[in-house]
Amino acid sequence: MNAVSHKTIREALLKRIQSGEWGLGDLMPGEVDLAEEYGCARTTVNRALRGLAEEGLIERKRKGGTRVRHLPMRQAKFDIPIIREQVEATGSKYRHEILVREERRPPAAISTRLKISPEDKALYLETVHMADDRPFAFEVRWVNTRAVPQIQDANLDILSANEWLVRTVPFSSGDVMFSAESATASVAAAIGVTEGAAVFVTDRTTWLDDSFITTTRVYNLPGYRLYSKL
Amino acid sequence: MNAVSHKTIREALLKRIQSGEWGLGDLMPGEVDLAEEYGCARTTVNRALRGLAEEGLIERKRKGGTRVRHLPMRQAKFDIPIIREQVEATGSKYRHEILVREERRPPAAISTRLKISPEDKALYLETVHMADDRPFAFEVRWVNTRAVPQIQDANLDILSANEWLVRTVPFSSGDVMFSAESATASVAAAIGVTEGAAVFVTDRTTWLDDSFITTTRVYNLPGYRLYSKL
DNA sequence: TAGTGGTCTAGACCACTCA
DNA sequence: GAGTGGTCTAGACCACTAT
Repeated sequence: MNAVSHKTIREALLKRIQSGEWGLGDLMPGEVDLAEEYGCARTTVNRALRGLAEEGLIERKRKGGTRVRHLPMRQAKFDIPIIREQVEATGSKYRHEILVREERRPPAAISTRLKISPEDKALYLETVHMADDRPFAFEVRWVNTRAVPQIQDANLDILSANEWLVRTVPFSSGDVMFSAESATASVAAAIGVTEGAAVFVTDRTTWLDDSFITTTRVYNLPGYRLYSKL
Repeated sequence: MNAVSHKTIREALLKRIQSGEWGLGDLMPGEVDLAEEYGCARTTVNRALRGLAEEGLIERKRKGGTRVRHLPMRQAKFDIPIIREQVEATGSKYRHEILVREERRPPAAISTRLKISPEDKALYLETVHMADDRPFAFEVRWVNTRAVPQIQDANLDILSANEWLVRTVPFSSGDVMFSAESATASVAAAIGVTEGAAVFVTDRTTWLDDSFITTTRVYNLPGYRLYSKL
């Protein structure tokens, strides 16, 4: 047959939406009609529409039909950066320095997040990441040693804890949070900024199935930016 | 037939990847083999694998086969918030106040971004967004009036500029950037924080085809967080 | 050149939800 | 109850690329 691509249909429909042919909230034709109009199988139209729906441009309901969204929910995708790659991408030489590494009883907020009992110890790490020997980011990390006991023997001077974990426990899930904070004295000292400077903070927690692996907080230098096209 | 769902297969494959059955960088079985193994059509396996590939967990190449990624490129998806919805989601009453609204010659950085000549004026807006009459965010916006002349007659007291634009030019593309900054005196005054406090800044630029519509910068209160599950 | 993923088709049945 | 999207199948051909 013709081989009408789902991409072609996607673009065609996008233009018709942008042109205002179907206004905000309006019902679009059904899959069968569109398939006939474009001379292709319904499956193909379905794939195109599914894509637009996943991007939040249209809304689909069984029996209700397909509608153009009132407020197109814009989503942004960000790559969660690995610090070494960030540094090396700028052409600088990466290095990290471990300031603190010890088994410690974590504060309540952390033991709750790692789902361990408040009496249990966990591995605590403070690391400075450097680009060409200048501080680039400061990282504070807790690792649940019950979930990853092997890390106690790992040499983290070569591979950072993050990279060691990614290699050892690759396919964990997790969450991430970004915020702005004023640098405390210790953070300021670690990355060489004045106390109170605005730093961009990334918090991440990862777990495998139901056992929590690690939670980490990275303080980025002022001027750090997270960018994405829509 | 059996009706084996692509979701089922997706989950099954995920578990096998997590279990280490196929190590990092290893070749996974081809679609035909998996289809036979799970007793379903190749199309179904394809859909499951395509999903995993889109999420960056596996890598697929024609003839090369499907491989487990070395460093699973983690991506986070964020919903770009509409301030009114953010406020109303907390149960507060939304209101906004326009501090400045005038045609102005923008600074070079802005005229470049809006792709207008430095002599041209553009609409400049300063808005405070309020939750229950307490400041929630401060917004500075430039609008390219050549691209959207109708905005000059719009009543932005009812609908904020953002919402007006979304309704008028709904399906534009754009980019977004997050950063941390210290509040300047004027920002501090607008949202009622002390000067120098760390604020979370969102910059957005949107355009339709090749004509730039607007660029906006939102200063959020300290404590603002951007959260996402991975 | 051969093997693998990418995609389209035509048809079918199911699941949800509106009237 | 009926209409719409959601998904699966079985088969086919194409496009890319490793060998």
